[in-house]
Amino acid sequence: MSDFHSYQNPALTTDLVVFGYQGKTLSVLLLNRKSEPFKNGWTLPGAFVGLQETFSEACRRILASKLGLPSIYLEQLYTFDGPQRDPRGRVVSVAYFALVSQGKLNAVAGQMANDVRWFPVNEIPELGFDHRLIFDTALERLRAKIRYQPVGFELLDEKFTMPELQDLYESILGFPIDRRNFRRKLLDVGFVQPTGDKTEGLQHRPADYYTFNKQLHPQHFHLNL
Amino acid sequence: MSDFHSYQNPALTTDLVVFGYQGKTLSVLLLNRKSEPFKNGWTLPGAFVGLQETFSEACRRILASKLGLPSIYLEQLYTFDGPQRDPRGRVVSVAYFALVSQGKLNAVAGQMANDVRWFPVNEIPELGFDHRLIFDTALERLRAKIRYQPVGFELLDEKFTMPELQDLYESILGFPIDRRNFRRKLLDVGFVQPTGDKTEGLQHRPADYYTFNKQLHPQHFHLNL
DNA sequence: CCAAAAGTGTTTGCTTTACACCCATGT
DNA sequence: ACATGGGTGTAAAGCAAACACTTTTGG
Repeated sequence: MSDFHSYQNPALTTDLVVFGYQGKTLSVLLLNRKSEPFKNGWTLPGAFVGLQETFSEACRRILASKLGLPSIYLEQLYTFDGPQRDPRGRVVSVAYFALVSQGKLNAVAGQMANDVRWFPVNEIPELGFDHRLIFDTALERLRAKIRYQPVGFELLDEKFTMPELQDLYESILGFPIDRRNFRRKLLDVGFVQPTGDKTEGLQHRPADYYTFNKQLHPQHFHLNL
Repeated sequence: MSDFHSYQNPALTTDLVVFGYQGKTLSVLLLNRKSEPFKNGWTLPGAFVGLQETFSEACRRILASKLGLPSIYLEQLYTFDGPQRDPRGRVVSVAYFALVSQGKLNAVAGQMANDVRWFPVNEIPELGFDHRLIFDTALERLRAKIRYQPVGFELLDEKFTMPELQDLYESILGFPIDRRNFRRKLLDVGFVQPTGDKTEGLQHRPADYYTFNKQLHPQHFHLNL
């Protein structure tokens, strides 16, 4: 990383937009930088990618080291190659976005590196490089994608209730949805299946648990919410 | 390109999937290679990208040299980084897809390099590298995109008739559409505007000409065809 | 028995689909 | 006048949206 400009090809990095959903809030993982450029500022987690590594492998490596989470949902987002995006020189970033569920997150809570923090998507601080653009692109993609692919489940536990799922959809999409219509639509499409058990210990009527139907063809189906 | 492996970063290329629509057929531009690897085989046009150039600039350069077409619709598709995708070593390709209209194509017909040819999308020969995968990805993207963004117009002339537009949609989507419903939907959404003039010299009733409504917000709107 | 949140059906309006006849032009 | 392909409206069905009351639990 020192003799940056001696390479004949642009340097390659990957940057990660990791979304998590906790306490009815959609959040993103940010990294507090310890070195220049943008020292002490916030950026997306990322890393240089070497000759022997694919971008998704590099992402897994970052996820494992920062979160102890090697296996979560990961998808290529876009490649950013503005010539001025990195003050050190020409760096091309292949950005990915990842979704992490509450359950997986709790299971490894202690392993999270202490220079990373979750920020609600409405309270993102100023970001270094072009990471604000990358973040915006990722959020837009997530919002579009949740309408026609079952990615919401990646942000919840294996078992979840309809109100939980609906809260998630509402916080991602940003508008309220009718409870009865929401439930009917998801069941009609075959997204979810009842497990048979219910919540317990709450001071009100228990909610039925559902799971995501993994038999479903991974095709597009519009939810029209 | 000779001391390929001496770089410390993977080499970067861009590959282009250029779609054209001629004679009611959607076609793709392929290049007949004059050198190894895949000598005399067909591939997508592409080029190495240097330190001083962005990917989209490299695409424009290829489009200009192969087609004499510097300004056509261009969009980043996906980044392909399989470690074995190029037999020469580690090469990462940021693929783009482009759409070229009949009119622009005719205007520069003579300038097309003689090692490139149009192939109907149903008659693609075997392709070198991972270009079959890139092509499939591009066609899938175009099919999805035409349903909610006005990209079809990029493949037609400035002025076009409803039957022309419908033929285009049918050849991209691969199924027939009701003539009356198609017309009504496009007019309702505000995609197109009548110009007032009509076709001439045909042996049947003239068709009204329309243009794409460029005032339309570039947002998503589902056509639900 | 009260508070809190979850479960459940029906009606209305809108969007989508299906469908057939007349019209303008050139020969 | 005929052959060719383009233009137009309506009715039926399916889908989405709006809406309120009953149920289960814990305190």
